[in-house]
Amino acid sequence: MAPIQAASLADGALSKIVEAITAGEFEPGARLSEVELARQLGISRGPLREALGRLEGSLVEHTPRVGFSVIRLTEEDLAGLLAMREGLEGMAARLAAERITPDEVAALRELLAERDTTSPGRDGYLRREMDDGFHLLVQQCARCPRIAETLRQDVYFPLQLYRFNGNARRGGTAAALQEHRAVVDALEARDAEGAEVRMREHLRNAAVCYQARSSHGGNGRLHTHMETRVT
Amino acid sequence: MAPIQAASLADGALSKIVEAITAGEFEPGARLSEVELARQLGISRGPLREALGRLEGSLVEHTPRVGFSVIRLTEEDLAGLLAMREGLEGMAARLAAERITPDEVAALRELLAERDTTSPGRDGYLRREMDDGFHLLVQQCARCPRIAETLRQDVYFPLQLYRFNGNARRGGTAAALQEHRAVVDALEARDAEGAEVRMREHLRNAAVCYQARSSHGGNGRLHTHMETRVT
DNA sequence: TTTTCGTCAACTGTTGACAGCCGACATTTT
DNA sequence: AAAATGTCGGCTGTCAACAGTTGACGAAAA
Repeated sequence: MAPIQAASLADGALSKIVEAITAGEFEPGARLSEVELARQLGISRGPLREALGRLEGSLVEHTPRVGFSVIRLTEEDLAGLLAMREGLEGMAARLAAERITPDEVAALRELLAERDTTSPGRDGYLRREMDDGFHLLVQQCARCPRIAETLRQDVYFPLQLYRFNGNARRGGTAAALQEHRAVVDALEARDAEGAEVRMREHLRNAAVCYQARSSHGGNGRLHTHMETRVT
Repeated sequence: MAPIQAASLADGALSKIVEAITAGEFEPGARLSEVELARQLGISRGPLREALGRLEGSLVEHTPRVGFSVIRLTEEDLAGLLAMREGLEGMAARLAAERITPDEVAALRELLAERDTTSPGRDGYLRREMDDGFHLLVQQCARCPRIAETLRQDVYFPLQLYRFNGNARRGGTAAALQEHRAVVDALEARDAEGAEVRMREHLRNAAVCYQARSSHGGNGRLHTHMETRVT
């Protein structure tokens, strides 16, 4: 039988906070009052502080004697995060090429086929979900939980706050799909070097999806009229 | 004037715990009693729990309803950490090549010269310090605090527990010095691709410095009679 | 002797409360 | 009127205590 593990209050609070922040309920820079959050979540300040502390550096920043607030990234921070992502996901693709199974290749192919058949008029959300699924699946093939966890916590979490739908170049979805296919081809051929190179190329091309909110009033949802670019 | 920042008790506890664990005062897998540690540090359990929680995943692991213990890495964990290091430090070297200043090149050259003139009979500790200095300096040139911080917290901390002095191949120090020089040459030439490739080669060669303690009684200090290999 | 069950100490998870500090508002001074 | 200062509410950092659970020890039964 599967051992039931009673999630601690801190764990529950953590997931709820992550959900709220990534959903955009708190703007970057917004103060997070401990007593207020504790009251809303129905728990004490102890577990809440533990949860907030675990999110420090990824979704939350902490100023001594002042408190927690939603993280605010500069243009340089964002560039650093994308560089980190390139290094880690590139390595994950390399490892995946060495360890992937035929079943996993088939699963990746299926994912790509699903997106291909999705009508282009659909909203970007579903496609984004599938895209995240692609990257997560590649990481799973790498058999390196540590890299996957670091990517999730330290890279994806903060990046989600600065992701916008618009894309700077036309034909973004088609290009992304093409790049994904190139990665899968390399993975299937067990070409470690090729998989890493292709994944990194793809990530550099997809970097335009992320842009720091301008500090002078911009809401970050820029170019919403443009074609959706999928990472 | 420099603003005096009264480090919180949690921060102080964190640094002390890191120091104690990396110094080898606690074996991997050793239980860390909250009340005992709090008593030794002269603080309450609250800040202590915060410090331990911040170290979870890097130096400490946590089992619900049981408590904290010093992390224990499997052979696979270790390989994953080294892969992560290769990806991140490779990217750091690439960024450093694009952003390094002549002063920083000179500082790196000086570091290498210091090591070269150090008598080979000296104990490995000083050389190790200088070597860490080399890698840290390269990361500093990358102007990406996030990558450096992730390396420090999530990679170097756990790796320090499984570092041993011995080296599997002869002439380790000379080879490492040669590899370091190749990295600096590429950095000076602003050759981003070359810097990343050389750094990754070096890290793969230096991976033999880390080895999981065997679960059946090995003390981890293997091959102490062999020549010291510097990363 | 081996297995099973009951008891208990010790520990963790959580809570509520206290003390110190920070920022804001009102007041006073120039 | 503008700047400096005193006061106060609110918040964070920390602590001690309570409740629930775990694991082990010892006793009883097969």
